Amino acid sequence: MSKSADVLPKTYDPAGTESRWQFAWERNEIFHPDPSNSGEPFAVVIPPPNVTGNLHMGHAFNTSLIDTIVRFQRLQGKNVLCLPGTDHASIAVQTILTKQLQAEDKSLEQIGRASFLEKAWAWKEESGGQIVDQLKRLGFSVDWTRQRFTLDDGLSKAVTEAFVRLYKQGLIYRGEYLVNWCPASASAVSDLEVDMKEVEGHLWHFRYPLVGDSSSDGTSFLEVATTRPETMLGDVAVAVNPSDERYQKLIGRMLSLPLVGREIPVIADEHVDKSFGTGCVKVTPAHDPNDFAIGKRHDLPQITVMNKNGTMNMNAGSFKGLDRFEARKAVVDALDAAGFLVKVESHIHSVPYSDRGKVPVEPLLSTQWFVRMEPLAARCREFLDKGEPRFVPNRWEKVYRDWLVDIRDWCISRQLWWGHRIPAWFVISETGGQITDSTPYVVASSEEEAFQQATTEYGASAVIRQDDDVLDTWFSSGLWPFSTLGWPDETDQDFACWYPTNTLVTGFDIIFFWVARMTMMAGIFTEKMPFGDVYIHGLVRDEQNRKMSKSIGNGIDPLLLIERYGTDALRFALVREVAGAGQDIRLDYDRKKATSATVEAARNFANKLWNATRFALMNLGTDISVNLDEIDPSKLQLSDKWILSRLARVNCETAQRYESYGLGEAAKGLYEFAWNDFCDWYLELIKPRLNLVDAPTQSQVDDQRIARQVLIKVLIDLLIMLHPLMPHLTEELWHGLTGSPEDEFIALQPWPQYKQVFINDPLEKSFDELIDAIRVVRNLRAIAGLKLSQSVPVRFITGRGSLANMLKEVKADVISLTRAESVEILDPAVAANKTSVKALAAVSGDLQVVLPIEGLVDLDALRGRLEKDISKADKEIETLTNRLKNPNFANKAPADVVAECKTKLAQVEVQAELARKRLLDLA
RNA sequence: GGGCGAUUAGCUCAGCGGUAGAGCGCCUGCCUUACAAGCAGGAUGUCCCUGGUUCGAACCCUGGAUCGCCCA
Repeated sequence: MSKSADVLPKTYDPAGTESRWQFAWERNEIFHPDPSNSGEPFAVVIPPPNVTGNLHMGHAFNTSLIDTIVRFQRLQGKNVLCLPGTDHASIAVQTILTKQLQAEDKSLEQIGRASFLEKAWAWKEESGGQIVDQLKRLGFSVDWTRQRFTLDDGLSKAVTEAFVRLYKQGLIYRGEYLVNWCPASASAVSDLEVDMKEVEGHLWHFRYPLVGDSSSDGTSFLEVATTRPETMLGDVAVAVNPSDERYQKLIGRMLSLPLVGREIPVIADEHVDKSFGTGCVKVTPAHDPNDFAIGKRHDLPQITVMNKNGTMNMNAGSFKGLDRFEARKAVVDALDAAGFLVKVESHIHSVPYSDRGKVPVEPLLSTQWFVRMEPLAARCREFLDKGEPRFVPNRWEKVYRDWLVDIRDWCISRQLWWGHRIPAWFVISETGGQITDSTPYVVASSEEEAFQQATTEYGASAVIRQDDDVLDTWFSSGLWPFSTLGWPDETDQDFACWYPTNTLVTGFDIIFFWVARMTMMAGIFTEKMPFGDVYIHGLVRDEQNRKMSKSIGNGIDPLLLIERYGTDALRFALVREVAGAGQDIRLDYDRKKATSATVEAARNFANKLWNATRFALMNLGTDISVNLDEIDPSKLQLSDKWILSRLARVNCETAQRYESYGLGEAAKGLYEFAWNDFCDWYLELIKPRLNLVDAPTQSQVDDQRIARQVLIKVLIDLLIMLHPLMPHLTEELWHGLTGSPEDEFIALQPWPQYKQVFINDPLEKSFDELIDAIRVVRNLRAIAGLKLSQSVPVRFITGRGSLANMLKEVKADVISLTRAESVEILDPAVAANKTSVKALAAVSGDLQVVLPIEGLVDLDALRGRLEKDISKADKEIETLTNRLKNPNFANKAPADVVAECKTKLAQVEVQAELARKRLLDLA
């Protein structure tokens, strides 16, 4: 024993313990596996947090789940790699730095790309490590020596390789399309980075006059309705539904576009909704996705009226230079003044917002790079048909599959500097030193290669310049499970050993962003799915069940909870809550006091374990081996056999639960076993055996040794089983108990294996009867208001031999747990003459419990208790009788259910009868 | 418009065909030499509504209500 109990304080203090073990684990590199190690490989890559990030509850939750899984697999003897890292977060970092520059009155253009990147890297080195330090505080058992960053050399090489290969296979193309333009970050963003928000806007109705004569019915204009008046400057047509009788005659006529004067046609398109507004829609192909499609179908021109910063351009005539929202007002005013405004209605509609920039995105025509998704998705669908990857819970598979159908191409270029610069070079010598839409380009892995290609194709005088844009951060994240293991070098030992990885653990909110991108990239580059299982968990919501978000400011800081309750408590609380399959969890939280009852309960559990260990240390001798095989099974007492049966059961259940992502159930099962079975019953039961009198007999000494051995065995196995959930506490207690040297760790112990045969159902059932008997006695004592120090005789009366024998065997246990003066077990026939009528008594099943202590008893309380018993029994008799009376039940229900029902009825009838008799006696 | 999830004790949630459970909170006693972050005892439910299947439904199926999420 390395510690004696008296040096253990009464309460567990997590802070010091946690940092000490985190340090020891890292210093000893125990989470740094070698590919040549023995043991089946098991690999998990973590979802790389954003390098600008701060630890939030989502990280804490995700980390707790991953770490529980990998620590369990390590206990199983696998060669576990858990690989950490961060992603470079193009837009977020660039936003931060741009703001810093603005504060210094500088612009990006002024300082230039090279100097900007220098600053960005400096910022990353200085502040980017924060999230990593915070992850360490969670006790995350990752291999920090293999930590990766999406912009580091290896991963950048992988990105270039991936881009070039996709391009060569025709899966990347460049072209002018309508993209989601985020004016705040002055960059294109992908469809996924756009959130639709319902906003209260207006529907403006305008008149567009017909050119030439009025129609035969006197129509001289068409009325169009729009939510975005400023785009009318770019209108190129007005569309109606071909089946709309109101406008049929006008199809093909020309209209004069107000304010602009351009003549635009009335066209027919089936996608126009006759019932919306007036049934006439203005068509602005350069500023609306639907209009873009109509424009394509009808071969209409595209007139862009906005600049990339969201201001109006020269095509907007006199509105040039106005911001898009100022322009809206100005256009409406101008139309109103000229008499074209018919009316304005309030209108709730969906507006696309930029996820990052938090401003409405502008659909804008622009030349970008795209990944052709359908061929990649098709491959994923094929894998999915074979069940790869496997989603847990299964319902997410459908979400994933649906997304892979009807998928749209992915815009991967970003007009930013921080990121992977697109490996494409324009041959600017072909277009007079300028980059235009017609400038040819080459795609290559390096500038040298690009130059070579360019000279081969365009002659020795070719001049090239690399595309300024960078790739979407998710492009590199999509390669994460294999780029981090050495890909494109497939001979890399890590890649050979650990790819494909086993499990991906992540939230449902990034199934499309990340999971699907990884499977697509892996499908084409490694021809395998990058992970076997995808374990999807929910979100941690706040105490009002709201999503935690920066903008609401309702985040609950995990570090605050760690400081207050300890890491293990937070981890345990989060995992324990997750039992439901991938459901969101709600964390209760008192914002004023910064307390959480849920986490506090987990902290109390940690303390309970601490004290159970403290108890063990106070009661263990020095010669204890943990080898149960040394024990003669015939020397085990009922309680020993019981706790070992329970241990074996919990051991099997827990392994199965950890294995199958039933982490919450594993946590709950261990909690109950540790607290209820082990602490409340077993420890209480062995106290007398551990605490010997002055001159113990040899058999008492032998028995003490058995109790000690079982105690330490159960406790150590319990700690190992709990280790994945509460790594620091269990490491500390395990060292305390075993006296293991500082460089040995519970984290690397073998998982205790119990065979099913240790589980003894009848014995556990029998023990439950003992527990029940003790509870009845305690309840009677409580009714009588007996003081703890008052010890009274206890009499059990039962006609069932097996029960009587068991009670006889555990007489000593009953005495110590009920403070009995003596315990008698009697047959009803014998008891009849012995029991005084006014004794304190209760009935439980076929057991009568009597405390023969006339005089001390509160008769009213006793009557109450008996009456309660009777009414409960009567109710049960009624249901059971009714059930048995039903002929269908007897005929159709399984025989054992019927038999059980009959036994039960007989039992309850006896109970009711006995209780009635008692009550009568009292009268 | 399409899809998914949730609805069980005051609160947070388990249970998913055989007599309703846990933690917190609540009530009553206890500073019982492991633990007051604890111990012992106790109270608490039209399992959202509606039909149906079944000998039997919180659980399976119809329909609906409410809340939430995703995709258009």
